[in-house]
Amino acid sequence: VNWCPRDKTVLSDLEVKEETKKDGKLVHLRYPIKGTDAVITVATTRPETMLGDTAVAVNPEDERYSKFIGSEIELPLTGRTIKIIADSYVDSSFGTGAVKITPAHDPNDYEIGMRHGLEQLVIMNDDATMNSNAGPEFEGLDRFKAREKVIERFDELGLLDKVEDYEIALPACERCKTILEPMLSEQWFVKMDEMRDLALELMRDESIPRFSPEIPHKKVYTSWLENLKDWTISRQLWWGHQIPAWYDRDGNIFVARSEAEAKKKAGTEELTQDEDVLDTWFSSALWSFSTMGWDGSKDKSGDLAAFHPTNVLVTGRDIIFLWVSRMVMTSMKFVGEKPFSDVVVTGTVLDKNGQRMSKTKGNGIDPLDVFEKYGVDATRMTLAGSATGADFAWRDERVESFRNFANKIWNATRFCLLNSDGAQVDHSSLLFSEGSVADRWIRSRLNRTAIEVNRALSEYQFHEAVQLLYHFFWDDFCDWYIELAKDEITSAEAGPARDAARTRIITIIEIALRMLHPFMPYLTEELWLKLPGTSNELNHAAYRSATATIMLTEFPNGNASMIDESAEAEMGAVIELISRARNIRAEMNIKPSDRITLHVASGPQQKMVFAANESQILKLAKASELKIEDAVSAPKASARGVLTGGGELAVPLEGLIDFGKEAERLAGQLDKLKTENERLAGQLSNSNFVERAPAEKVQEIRDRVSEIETQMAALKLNLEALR
RNA sequence: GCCGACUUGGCUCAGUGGUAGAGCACUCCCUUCACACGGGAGGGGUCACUGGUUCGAAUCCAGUAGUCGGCACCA
Repeated sequence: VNWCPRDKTVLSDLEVKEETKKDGKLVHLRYPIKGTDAVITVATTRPETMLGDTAVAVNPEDERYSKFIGSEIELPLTGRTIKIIADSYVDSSFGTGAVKITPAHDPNDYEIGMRHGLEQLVIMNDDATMNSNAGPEFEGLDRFKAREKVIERFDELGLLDKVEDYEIALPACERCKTILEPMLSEQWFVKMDEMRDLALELMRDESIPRFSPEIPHKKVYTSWLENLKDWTISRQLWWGHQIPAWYDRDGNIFVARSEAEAKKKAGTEELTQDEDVLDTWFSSALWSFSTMGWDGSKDKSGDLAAFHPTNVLVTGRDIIFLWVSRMVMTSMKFVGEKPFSDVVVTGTVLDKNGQRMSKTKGNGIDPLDVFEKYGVDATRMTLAGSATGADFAWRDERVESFRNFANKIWNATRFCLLNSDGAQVDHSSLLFSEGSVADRWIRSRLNRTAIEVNRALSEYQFHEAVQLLYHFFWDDFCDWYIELAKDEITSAEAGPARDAARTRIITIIEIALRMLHPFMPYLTEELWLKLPGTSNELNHAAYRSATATIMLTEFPNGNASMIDESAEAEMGAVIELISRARNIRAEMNIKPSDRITLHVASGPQQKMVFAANESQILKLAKASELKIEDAVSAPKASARGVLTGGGELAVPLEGLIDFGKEAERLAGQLDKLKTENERLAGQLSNSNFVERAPAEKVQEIRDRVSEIETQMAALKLNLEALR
């Protein structure tokens, strides 16, 4: 076993970390062969262990040493006689081809020792000082002091062949970094064969647990299980569950559930319990059922029957072997079923340079500092938004952006609350069959978002859910819907129309807050309680009588029948027109305070949409007049643009327009279209593409080409008109 | 040594066959009565490299390079 001389306890493989490769030495020692003048040279990085050597091994095929096999060696410094043995484990090409064998202090030597029936001589105490087996000269010395002394003594005896620099990675205690000592020791082990096979069968037959992401965790988990060895579960620590094994005076062992049971088994009162405790991960391995009132049998009752197995375990990569695999194995063995179906493995948060955070490097971040600076909700949203399964570098700026988002939610809701007289949360307010484009559009977007968020969550794509909610709330709701609804809800004139508009916007916020709640719990609860009309009536049916809280409301599922493609298309046209007009304003340096006249010509369908949204278009484009025409009638001195579907717009700029600059602007737009058109035309002229690509894909491109051509033609006419 | 992942605009990252995306940063304009932690308009990427499959590749395959990780070994 691996022994930590500082903690004085055994460690399992998973508690061992390779220490950064230290400069080691490979020491070559000469062992005199009895009855001859010959020596056999062995190499070691731990010379002090020669005091516990009980053989030297060579490869049976190695011609250099075959004549010595069976010979005896007079082991220097000890006066002991040991044998030269043959074992195929030895690699003739490494070092001298002869290996000193210390069965009590090396796992491979132990194996060889077992095969050849060698004596196992422990030469150290539990604090890694040498014991009496090391001889009077060495007894009491620390292992590293003893190492130096062995080299010195060999040198004095003329038996030191050479010392080479040798880079080696040493196993160290994960907690205290002390270099571990492999040591023969009596410990409790769990036989893993049966539990391992149960876990492997579960994976093979049912693909459980289902890892997310599946690559690489499924494979790593499976191959770890396949190579699983017995588990050392005893620890010489004071912290933990004491091992339920008792000894009588003669050293007979009684394993039992309780001391009373052990006494009954032993037939005596005079028992002493094993002082060791269980590996903390052994206790944790039982967690899925030991926390549910497990009675030691496979018969489930109470909480265990109700809650076991569960759906999903969310955890980090480094816990998969330590905990996840062991929960699966113990649950299969002791309850006879899986502990959970899915395992979501999150990425690791790295520092801003992409390095793992560690105490020694001091490059960690204190979550409390982040909470203090940006808020708990922003931090939570950042982590959820980064939960792709991949590691990610921590950047305060990212948290800051979600802090800003939290602020946006706060301000948007505050604004609606300031204008909420006469309104209250009312889901029936969204059931209208005829409404404005904006109302139909936001209802469609809200339901589409809810459906997409649910899908993302069911696939454990937390970052996608975060993105959907962020853009719905900020872009759709704040940037467009509030702006479009502003006049109505801030109208000085009280009445049913204003109340209805206010009720709709408050209701949309209520639903949005519920969607955001798992990601930003504090902010959403605070705001939700402030909304007029929220009460325990909105709690989930099972919690109707409880206090009103967003925590007990139902998560919005979204309603596919509320998705309104035509409303989204119409709104798209309005947004495009406003954006084009704003683009002209910005590029032509029109002062924000100046009102423009906006000419627009388009197909009949779009003209109706524009007419219906005239006041919003005027407001958001900062226009004083909207002229909807069959063909734009604007003067030559106008800035112009084209719309999807062949529409055109123009903004008269008498006295303001720089014809050269406008021509440049239009030429730039024309260039972009031209480049795209050339690429698409190339695709269409490829007969292979037209024949082999799906017809709808080909049609899509033809449509796009005709759209581009329409827009190009309009732009060209406008350009010529400028000259 | 074996296995795996990653390499996308200045930065941090989404995006698994059909016109390259986000946040931050950057440029210009705006103290318009929810929010300057804000609003509007922009610029910026031959998706590491090479080859292959395909009508079509950031996306599939092979190889190369770099980065990171897991496992094994280390007399």
